[in-house]
Amino acid sequence: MNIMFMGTPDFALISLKKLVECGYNVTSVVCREDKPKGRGGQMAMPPTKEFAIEKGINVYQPNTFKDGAFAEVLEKENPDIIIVVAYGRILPEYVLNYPKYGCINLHGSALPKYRGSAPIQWTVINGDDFAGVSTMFMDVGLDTGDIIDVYTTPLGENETAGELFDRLALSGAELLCNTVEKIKSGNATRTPQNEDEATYAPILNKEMGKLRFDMPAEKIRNLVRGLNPWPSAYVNTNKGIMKVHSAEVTRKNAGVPAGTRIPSKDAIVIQTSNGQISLTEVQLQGKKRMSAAELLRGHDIVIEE
RNA sequence: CGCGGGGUGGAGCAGUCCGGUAGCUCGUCGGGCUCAUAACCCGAAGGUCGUUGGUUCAAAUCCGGCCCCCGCAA
Repeated sequence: MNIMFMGTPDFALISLKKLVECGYNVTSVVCREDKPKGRGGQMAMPPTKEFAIEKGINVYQPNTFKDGAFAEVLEKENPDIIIVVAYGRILPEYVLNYPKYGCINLHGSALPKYRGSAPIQWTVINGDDFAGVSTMFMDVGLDTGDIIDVYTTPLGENETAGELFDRLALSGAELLCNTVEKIKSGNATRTPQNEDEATYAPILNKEMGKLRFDMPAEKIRNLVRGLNPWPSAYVNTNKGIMKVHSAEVTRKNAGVPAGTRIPSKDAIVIQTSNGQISLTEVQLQGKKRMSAAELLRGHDIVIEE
């Protein structure tokens, strides 16, 4: 079974590696274009491309599918199945319909919950009890295909999106191998998604990370860990933008308006609409990440706006 | 050559523009005080100021090279 693998970031790399390690015949890798990366702005290859080159697997980086030029690649590689993991682009019908076993996708949630580009982060932002990964047969909709396998796992009390990401990348890779094995042996099942239970996990942007204190402390805490490590929660201060890497909830209510700073030398504590939130690990622009206690020794921080 | 901030006792910072005795908030150690606090008071140890060359009577500070850390943008 010839496999074409489509995927770009580290999350995809874990699955790609697993497939190769398990002996599946991955004959081509498709990923996004090289991008300038880091401070110098140097061009860098996606992780999947690096791995593919190392393994001598053909790499394709089309900048569009709309012109139909990718059809030639499909002819040449002749994949029996296309496996898509965090590729970062919508596939048109002529690609979806090409492989005889179809196109399957690994998604970072228990579908039909959290269709879209940021399922893992939204799982944490919403403070869910469970996270999950799913495999499905792709169709023209956005994460609307028939489900093959689902794996769920409890979300850790203090787990960040980044930590969950790493965990689900591994669980997802395993689930994916199981699914591929089922397809290979003709035992894969198709379960249509229940539209009534579908929710959408839109892409994250920076503005979402701006903390407001007129909401319950627990929601703020979930936002902080859900946006960690990217795009990160933040507040504006007299010393510039300050990222908030972690925060804790205290049950106390001081009888002061939401947004009031509570004196403390161990953390930056703020009254919310319900309870107090303690910003414990922070990072001022241009500085290293450090505990709030350390930061407060050298800075008088005033939260603005 | 994408834009920018930074490297100063164990931690976080000021001092650098305008060269002239190493400062602040903590921590540590010793002592005192307190029903109590974001506790407080007294004392002590601890630094070749990232590195390297230069200018100067004199460099953390001015000039050049190098190393390292970080924010933005992508």
